[in-house]
Amino acid sequence: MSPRVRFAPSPTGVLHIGSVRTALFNWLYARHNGGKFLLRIEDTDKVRSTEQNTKLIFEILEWLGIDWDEEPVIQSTRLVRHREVAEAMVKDGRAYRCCCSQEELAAKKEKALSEGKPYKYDGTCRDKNIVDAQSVIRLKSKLDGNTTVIDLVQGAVTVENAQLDDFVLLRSDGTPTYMLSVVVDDHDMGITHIIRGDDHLTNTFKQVQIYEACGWTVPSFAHIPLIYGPDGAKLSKRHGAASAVDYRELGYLPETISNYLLRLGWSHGDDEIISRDEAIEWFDLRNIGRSPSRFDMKKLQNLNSHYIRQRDNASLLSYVLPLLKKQIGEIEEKRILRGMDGLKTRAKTVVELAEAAAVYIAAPTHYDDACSKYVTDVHISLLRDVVSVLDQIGDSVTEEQVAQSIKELAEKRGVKLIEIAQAMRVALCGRLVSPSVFQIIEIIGTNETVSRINSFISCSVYPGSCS
RNA sequence: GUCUCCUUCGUCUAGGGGUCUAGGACACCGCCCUUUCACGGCGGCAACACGGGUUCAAAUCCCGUAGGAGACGCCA
Repeated sequence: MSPRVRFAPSPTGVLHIGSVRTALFNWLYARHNGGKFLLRIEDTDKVRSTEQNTKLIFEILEWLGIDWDEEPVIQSTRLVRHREVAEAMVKDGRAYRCCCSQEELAAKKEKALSEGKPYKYDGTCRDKNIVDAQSVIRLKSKLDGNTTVIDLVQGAVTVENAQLDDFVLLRSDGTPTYMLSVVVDDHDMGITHIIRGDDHLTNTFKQVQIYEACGWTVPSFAHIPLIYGPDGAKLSKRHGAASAVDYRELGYLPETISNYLLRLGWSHGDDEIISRDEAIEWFDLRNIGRSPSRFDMKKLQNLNSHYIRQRDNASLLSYVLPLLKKQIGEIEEKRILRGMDGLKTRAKTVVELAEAAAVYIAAPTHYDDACSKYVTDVHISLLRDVVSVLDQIGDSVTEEQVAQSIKELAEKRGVKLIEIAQAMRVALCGRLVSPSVFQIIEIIGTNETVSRINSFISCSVYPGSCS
């Protein structure tokens, strides 16, 4: 039978980057094995769930190229079914109604805590046969013996049933708890393999008891380790960015995110750059490591620069355009496209790419402090010579022609080329880092170059007066 | 506190008894290329948590210890 897996996020917060990895692993498992990848929105917490978060889940998955089969299941629409299963379990004697008040339970819990004992529901109502519809429904869990789960990632994990208590299946308001709803939905959706974060490992034992109480086939489990921040604690906002949406906004490409997330905690020999097709072909749960891994922003950046270099210029342009501060014309667009080869080897994110593309749009409006090193009388005088040289050649020149002329000038003036090039860079871009100045001139033309240099000279007589 | 899981360079990892004086990648440091910064090339630094076993032989198997994480809700 071909596997059916699911990704079941809850729209109570922004989509965590760790959840995205869970989604990716499920998706790869399905695609590798020719199975189905399903989606279920766990929105039973009506107070915290939002429409916006749900929308973003779909949006990010699409952005990453993680497509799903069948219509997504909205958990909140299945309330009646959840209730029905709980009632049936009561009828079968596998669960029971409990009328202990939350105050009573809180007091017992506090007492246990103060005595240093682990808290468990004590089963007060277990044999009472309560009929009150306002009561909760608890599972009559096993009191002795062990439950063993053969986890596809963690191996065999055994827990004594005595560790578990009669946990709640249905709340007093008639809504299901997470434990009940996941099991019922996974069963009804025909899920064969549950691949999820290992923070659910201990829940698994409770869920297995529900499966058994209902007489349903227990699916296979694979609990993948969580992602931590650089300090070893759970990855959160505190570390800069924890949401998938954040990474998109920071200028990371979808293929970077997929590749990075896949490689984090999973490996295929020494391979680092892994295409989508290779990932599908190679993916195997057995290669998932059992230890948690830390998120490394530097490695993510490195991968992103790789994928930026791999991208064709037109697609990069489409990423850059919306990031530019203002609307630009066709001429500027063409310039950026021509300059893209020079820009893309220097950018770690598409945000940086957009910033660097500014050279092709207009003269700088701001000059970095470090530029002052190249704003001396000597440099200004060199720039005047550059203007005279450029004035003698037409507007349309090649990179090589400009380079040749400037090299000759450097020789004539007896200075190193770098002195002239850096002064030109400052005048043209307002910064010390940019693509080749000669290439910039080829793209913007000598007329604009001369005009930028002249306006720079005229206001740089007193360095700093122009910023 | 109880239960469960984890532990190879700073980070991600390869490794499944001898081929390990432990390999790759990122980061870092040099050098080369070079108009800047990148890219690219070459080189360097750097790890089997600790203690006991088992074995002719252990990073690899077993048991402890320490450290880390997760779960213990009428949240998901």
